Amino acid sequence: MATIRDVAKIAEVSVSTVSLAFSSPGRVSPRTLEKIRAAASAVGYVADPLAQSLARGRSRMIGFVVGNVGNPFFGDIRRELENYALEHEHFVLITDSSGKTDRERDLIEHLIGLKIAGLALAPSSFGPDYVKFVESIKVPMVCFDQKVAGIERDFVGSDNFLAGAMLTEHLLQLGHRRIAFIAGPQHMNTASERYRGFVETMASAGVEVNPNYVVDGQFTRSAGYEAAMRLLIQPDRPTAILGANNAVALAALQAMQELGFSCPDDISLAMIDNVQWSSVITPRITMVVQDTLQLGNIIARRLLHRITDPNANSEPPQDFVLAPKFVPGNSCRRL
Amino acid sequence: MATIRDVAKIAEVSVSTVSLAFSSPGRVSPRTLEKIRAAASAVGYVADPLAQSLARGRSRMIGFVVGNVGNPFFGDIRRELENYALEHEHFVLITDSSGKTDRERDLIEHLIGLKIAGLALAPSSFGPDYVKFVESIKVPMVCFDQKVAGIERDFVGSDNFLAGAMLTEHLLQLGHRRIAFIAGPQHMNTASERYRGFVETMASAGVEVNPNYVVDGQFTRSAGYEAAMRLLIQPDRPTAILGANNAVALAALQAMQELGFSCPDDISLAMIDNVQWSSVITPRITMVVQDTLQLGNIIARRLLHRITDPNANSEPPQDFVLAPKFVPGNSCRRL
DNA sequence: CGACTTTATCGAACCGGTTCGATCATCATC
DNA sequence: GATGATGATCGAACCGGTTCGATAAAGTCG
Repeated sequence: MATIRDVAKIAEVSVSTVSLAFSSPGRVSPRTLEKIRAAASAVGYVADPLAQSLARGRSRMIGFVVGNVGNPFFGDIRRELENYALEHEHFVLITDSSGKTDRERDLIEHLIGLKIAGLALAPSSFGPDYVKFVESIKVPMVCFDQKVAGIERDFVGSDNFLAGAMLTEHLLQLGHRRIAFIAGPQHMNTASERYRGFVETMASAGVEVNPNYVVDGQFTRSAGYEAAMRLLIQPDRPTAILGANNAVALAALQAMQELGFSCPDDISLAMIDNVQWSSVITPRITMVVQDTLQLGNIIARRLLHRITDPNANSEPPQDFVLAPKFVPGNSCRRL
Repeated sequence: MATIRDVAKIAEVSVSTVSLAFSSPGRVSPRTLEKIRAAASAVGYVADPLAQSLARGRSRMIGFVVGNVGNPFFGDIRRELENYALEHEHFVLITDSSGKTDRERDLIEHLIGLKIAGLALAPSSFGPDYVKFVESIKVPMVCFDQKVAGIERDFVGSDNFLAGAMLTEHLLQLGHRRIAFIAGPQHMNTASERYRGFVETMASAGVEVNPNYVVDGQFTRSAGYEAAMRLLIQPDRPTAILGANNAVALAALQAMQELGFSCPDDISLAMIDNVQWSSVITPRITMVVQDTLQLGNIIARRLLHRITDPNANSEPPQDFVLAPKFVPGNSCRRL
């Protein structure tokens, strides 16, 4: 590998001039610039990014930290970020915490050790310790998906209250009154907001929520399955189930199928969030989806703004909340 | 941030001794070792990985390059690799080429610039130029999924011929003769092997393959949909469709549903590779799945062996080919 | 006790860049 | 023609580590 000193020797200039020629070509005379460029391409010189990062104290890499890169929701966001970053000569390092807070912390510290230029984080936890940790990160960053109380950073996400409310309203319109809700972990903002959307919409309509109809699905497939089973074995079954996310809703569908219930004839189902291949799942589930492309785009723009604009770090953190979209399926029947 | 010189000053030793104390503690006297450790923890010293990589010429990071990190197949492999790497104090950098060869090349060069210790690559292309590029990579590496002719590296993958043959045999056993095949891009080894498995099994059974029944689905959802449509509008329809991967098979299912065909009553369907939420797709599709956990495990072990064992690079490249597993569903009907 | 090996530690060079202040030639201004 | 501003280039210090050869002290052996 050719180094900057090789180039300097060939071009008969000093090392610092070569460095200057690449970082700000305007400050070098046209003649020497030409000599340096010729020398560089002659030996195939490319600056070592590691050495650059060390000397500059920062790299052109962006950290992307989520709990599950396999989740298509994060996948769309990642793709948007990657494309936008690439256009601005940045490079995205993807990492996966598997939802484990300890590992997330390790990953972030590792990335910071790599002197990343910025960080896009889908927070995996909450609470004072966690907030303190995130607040201690001094790299430009944007949080997304999960709004965590106490973290004073840019945030990009969807209106989860609205998501819950929209589907509840839809079911009410169809004549349902015995509506069950498979909730997520209430310490997560997305989960609690969706639940709040459900509860308040029910209340506005003057419909009482049967406490037996609210079960905890933990946003996971296995817990969702158990929760759905508990709903379905009740003698006084709900006429509709609202899943707080895709995993619990599909788990509920599986449970229905296994018990021999038909959806939507016996029980209606609606869910928040999309899922891959939703179009081949029978019935097509009525859902409210997030605008992942738009979310990804905003995250990317905001993060690169913070990275590239020198006086951006004096700008106060800002929240960007997008409205979700209703996508009708045929999993909800009119009563 | 505390540097190694701070620690040296506090412990009243030279910088080189501090470095030695961390890299090979046995070569430092117990007394000084203790002093150095105390000083280090007093100022919270952690070695800068960037500086280490620069000086050593290599880091403790492993590059993971695939065409779609959202694909659960790659997700399982990634998770296995991450866990195993972490146990050996290595750190996985995930990158996504979106299947684009140019971007893959950029990513790999970037990673090499970062002086990665090793590379796990799911090749996205083929042909002389591509082979030459991959062969030029001098970092320890393991290829997986796609076997590319000419690349002399460790390879880990599944027996794709067998996968195609198993499902074909299954359909033949059920009495099907008019079996259609939605193929993948034939330049990909996985696709051509699966196709070969189909063709040769048909031949062995003495059943002729109707040329109209072999269509190209490109392993993608959209091409698969079109291909399936071409199959389904033929007056002389097949009685069974075999999808060379999950995307084309599910696209075929969608096409069937849209045209009003019932699966398996009108047409049977089988596919290679699993898909998330396959259990809630109606009907449950009969499939042959790869042992992703085992694949990931082998990739991880092999790569870390090549990284850590100093005389591993003299070992010749080796192929690891696993048998896939048959998972019956209810998408194939007996004729 | 002298010769030889071993052990602990150190200084300096190095990895491959960036950056800042200094230098010097050139040119405009009065 | 002295003064000052401007522009191009350079040397040296620096980023934060690793590594190797040198050195001095301690241990081994006949």
